[in-house]
Amino acid sequence: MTAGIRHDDLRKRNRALVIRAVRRAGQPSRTELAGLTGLSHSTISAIAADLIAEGTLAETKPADAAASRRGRPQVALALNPRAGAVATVVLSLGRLSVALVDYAGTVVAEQSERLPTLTAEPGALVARVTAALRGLLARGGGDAGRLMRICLAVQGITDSAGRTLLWSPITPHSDIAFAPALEKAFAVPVAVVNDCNMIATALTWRAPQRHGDDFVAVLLSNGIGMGLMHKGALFSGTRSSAGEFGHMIHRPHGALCRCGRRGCIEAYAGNYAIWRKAEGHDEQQRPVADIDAGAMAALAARARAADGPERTAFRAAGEAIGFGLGSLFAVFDPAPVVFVGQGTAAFDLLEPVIREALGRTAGGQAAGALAFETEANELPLIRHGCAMTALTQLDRAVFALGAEPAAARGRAVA
Amino acid sequence: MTAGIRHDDLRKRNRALVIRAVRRAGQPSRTELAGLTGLSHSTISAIAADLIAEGTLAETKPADAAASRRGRPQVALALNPRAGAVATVVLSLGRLSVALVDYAGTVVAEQSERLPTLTAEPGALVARVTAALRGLLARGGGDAGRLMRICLAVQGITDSAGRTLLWSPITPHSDIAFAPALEKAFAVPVAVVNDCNMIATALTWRAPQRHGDDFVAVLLSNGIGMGLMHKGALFSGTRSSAGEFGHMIHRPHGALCRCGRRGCIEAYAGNYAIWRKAEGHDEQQRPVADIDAGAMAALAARARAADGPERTAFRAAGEAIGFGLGSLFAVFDPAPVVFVGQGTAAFDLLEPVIREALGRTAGGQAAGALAFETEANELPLIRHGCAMTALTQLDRAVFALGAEPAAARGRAVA
DNA sequence: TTCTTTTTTTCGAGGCTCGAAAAAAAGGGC
DNA sequence: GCCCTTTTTTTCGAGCCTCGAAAAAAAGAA
Repeated sequence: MTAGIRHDDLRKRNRALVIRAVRRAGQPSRTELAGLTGLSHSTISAIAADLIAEGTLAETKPADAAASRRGRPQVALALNPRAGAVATVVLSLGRLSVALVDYAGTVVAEQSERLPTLTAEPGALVARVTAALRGLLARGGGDAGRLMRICLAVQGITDSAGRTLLWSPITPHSDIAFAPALEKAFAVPVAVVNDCNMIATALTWRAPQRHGDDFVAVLLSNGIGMGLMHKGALFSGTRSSAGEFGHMIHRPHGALCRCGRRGCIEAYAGNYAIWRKAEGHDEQQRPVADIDAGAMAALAARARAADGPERTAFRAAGEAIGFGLGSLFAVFDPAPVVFVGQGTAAFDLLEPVIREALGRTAGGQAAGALAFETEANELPLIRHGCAMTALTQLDRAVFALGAEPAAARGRAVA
Repeated sequence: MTAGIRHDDLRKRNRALVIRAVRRAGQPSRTELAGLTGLSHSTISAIAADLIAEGTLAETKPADAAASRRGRPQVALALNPRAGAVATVVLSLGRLSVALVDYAGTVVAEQSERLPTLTAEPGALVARVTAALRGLLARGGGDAGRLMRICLAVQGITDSAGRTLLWSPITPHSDIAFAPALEKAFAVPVAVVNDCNMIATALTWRAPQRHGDDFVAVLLSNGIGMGLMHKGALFSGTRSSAGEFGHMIHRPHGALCRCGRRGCIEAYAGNYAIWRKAEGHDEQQRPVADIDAGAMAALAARARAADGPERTAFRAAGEAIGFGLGSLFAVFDPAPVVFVGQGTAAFDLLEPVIREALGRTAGGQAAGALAFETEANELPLIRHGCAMTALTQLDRAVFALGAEPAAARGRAVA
């Protein structure tokens, strides 16, 4: 049963509303906030005064634009960058990228390094992440507030509570409990999330009006991932991050997938699958760990040049993605798709096939009109999504509450 | 931007909370309500007094159980059956069933009649529904409150606003705007909904603890439908009712489906598909409109008796459902499944194949442990789901608001 | 310098929920 | 039959919160 709304919840909710409006609008005045939130000027004034007194918001220089108007000039409000800081960790195949982001969302420091994820033991992975974060804090810690949240994104399946990496192609180990380990090291709540979910999150922040309340982000790389925005909220599974588009079944009993099963979409559309087919290997052959971008570019070039096995392989990939999207759209309704990652380099080869396949499905009636976009580099999106996930969590769980009981800090993520 | 919470919204929300708690609990006392809602006794007392004065709730005889306790006896509260009434309409292939349900959820009157949906013009369909409802009101209207909502369930795809039947196998016509037509005739808000969504809704009301916050209801009949409860809420598409499990792709370029496309799950698992394959017809043959239950029972009997084409057909059906659920679970995470409808008569033939196929998918790791249930008769569930949909809509949109402006009635469903 | 315009703050009114205490309505014991 | 105990329900005042109206503040315009 949903709990009743108590009187003091009212303030918390409206504080959260104001903080969220400031985060979205950038530098709104109190008058703008009243318009955005629907609250009265008096209420905004009171809440803003509290938030400023607590150090969550700060008044800034008059917004440069529209400076020459009559009347009392608006005072712009902004998030206080030093109210806190969050760290993002992006763990991908062979690479670890970390960043420190202040409360206003500005990246204060970042670094990236090679990390042999396929051979490292879980303890070593945690140790490397911990060391990288410590280095980051040492270098950038002075320029931001106290570290208050960590968000770690990784390819694969995480539990819905954001505690554990259940399975990932970047490591042979499963059930790696990153969150408890990092929480012990840094004494702040940690969230472990799926990389594609962060891509979708980042896209909504980057262009809310363009990527509306409903769209799909599909990551094309060695594996196939998906992040899904449904009715304005990030879609996730009941027990895990789910949204495993790459492991929907394209052909029952079909090609061998990296996950060990047969016929998954990824077993046709992942880089390893395109390479395997283009090279003429048996589709039951064990997938290779990674195909470098150069090799994929060479395949694509040959596919463009002549109608050989390479072109057939890319056609098979496009068909798997198209029919898969069709199945997805049968359940969710059609939505724009943003293709992200290295695989978009060959999107010219994939798109016609995807649209053709999609047109043969129930969900793809408007296949021709459906908007596709591409974006080659996923890392900045993942990092941005992590930062916004951690910051909005902070907004709700810490700064909306006001007078924070010290004990509430450093506890598990809600 | 979400609107700020105004002070008067507080009361509305808590009134809605109390009404909902009474609807779920049946005959709770004020003390129980305080526990269920988390509101204080004083608040419950005040809200209950208002609701009783308005005629929404009524005090009833002391709840029969636990009568012999010390202390002031609890006064049971219940929904006032005469506070209003809703009508349910279930339109299926060749049949129209209507019922009148009072505010407490008791069926006051019902009737069912044959209706040649495949040949009737849209106008005639609306006219027949209107006539049936008028007859119902004439017979049962005196025993319930004023008619305040109508909920019409039908196989097929409806728009997400619940205004229009976009496509349905029961009629060759598309885009039938039932809601505006019936709203004109009865001057009350009308919702047009998908039948399988109502099945899922009914199951949550019938056994909330058993069918938890996440389960799938799959309708096995001539077509294949699905209702999906995800994180405690009915899942629906962005533009339509969606959840079209039957039209996810099982085999690209595969068997001809009733929807005109190829390879849909339904084209293997629907009655017409099983019959077509068992009879040895080409899988590209145009599906027949309906197979009667007797013929399907005969097929099942032959399938059980010997390993012939009938058994192969049921195997193909089970495989389509199993792999389809696997794809679904890749996106939503695995959940218990309730199979409903005539097709459950042959569930003994389907289940082993479904589990085997599911075990070969990413979502089906726990395929052996996954709970399956069957329920042969879908009509009572659909009706129940419709009634609860209409009643809870009434709870929120009318009775939670209190002093209702007369103008607000008879308007479109939110 | 004074007027106009726009933003922000102040102030009292009205509502809502809550806790504590009182009232109500039984059963139990002598 | 009367008084005590127990449990439920109502009453009452306190404390917040939001709101609208009015006042104050801070500019440009005349």
